[in-house]
Amino acid sequence: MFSKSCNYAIKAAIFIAKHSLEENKVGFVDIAKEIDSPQAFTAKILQILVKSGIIDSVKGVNGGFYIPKKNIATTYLVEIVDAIDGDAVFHGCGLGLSQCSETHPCPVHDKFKSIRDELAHMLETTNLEELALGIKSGETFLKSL
Amino acid sequence: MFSKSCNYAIKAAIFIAKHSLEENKVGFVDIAKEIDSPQAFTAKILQILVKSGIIDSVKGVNGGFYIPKKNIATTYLVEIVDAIDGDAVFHGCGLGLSQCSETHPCPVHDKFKSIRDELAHMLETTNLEELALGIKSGETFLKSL
DNA sequence: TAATTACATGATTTCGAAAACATAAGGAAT
DNA sequence: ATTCCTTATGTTTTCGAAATCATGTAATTA
Repeated sequence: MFSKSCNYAIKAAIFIAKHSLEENKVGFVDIAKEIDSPQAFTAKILQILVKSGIIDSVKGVNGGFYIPKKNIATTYLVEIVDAIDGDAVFHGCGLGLSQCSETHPCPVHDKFKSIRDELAHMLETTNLEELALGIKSGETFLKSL
Repeated sequence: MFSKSCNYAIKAAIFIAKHSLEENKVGFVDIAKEIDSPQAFTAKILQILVKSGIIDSVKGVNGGFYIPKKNIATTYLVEIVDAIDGDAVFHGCGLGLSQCSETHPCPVHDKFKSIRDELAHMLETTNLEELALGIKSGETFLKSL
């Protein structure tokens, strides 16, 4: 569905959000450990999230990544997916045609439309706060056992 | 959503189905041309479809690939996806966790479930005949302009 | 202001899907 | 039977995402 980078990004954002709810910053080493991802690669993805304005960072001693508390509940998954993978998931053709539209549709164009719309709606309405609270309460997990 | 191989496989199957409706066989060169795919690579994908029992083949002069007419309307997309990409699309975790279940769910486990279910339902109920007829009538297309 | 901590970024390597290559094998037509 | 057409299959190469490596930059603290 999404690229590996995007999966890492979503998990990292949830983890950062969880700590930001408690006014704490987290370093990329801790993030990588918690979401089971390669450190150096994770650092790069975090940069993209910073440049996209999804998360903030502070250098130096006691620095780290965080999300301003007021933004946590208003940051939606769609922003992360769009920053990392672009909009191909939402607008790309289900069969990979470079040109696929209402006027020149692929055989499954209409069949995919409802599914893509539902996916888009889910990403547009799911915010980081609810996901972070799920982690915090122990209902959900960021890595395998 | 699907791998490139799977996209080729779906398009090839639709094209073959279209010709099989008219009792014609088609060669892999023609298939590759019609669906805008690399010839050699397409040939390999066709082998997988043959071994999976989705299409049949005849060697020699006037040979080619075809689908027995009675099977066209009862062959569903899910069979092709399963043969090429396996069941990861249906059962894999939306965030890439190797272990993700009701008892140890990722943060978006429930949110993805309904989408995956709808996708599965679509693939299980869409058959090659309707897609082939769409191509035949000129409503839909297998390649870009 | 020097030392330390942690983020930032460009270059390089790895790895697997995708694609291409080369050759074998089967079947129909004559 | 032999020729030729077409599918079948194993090997190799390409290419881009993923991952790593190496180095630079900023900010805090003492």
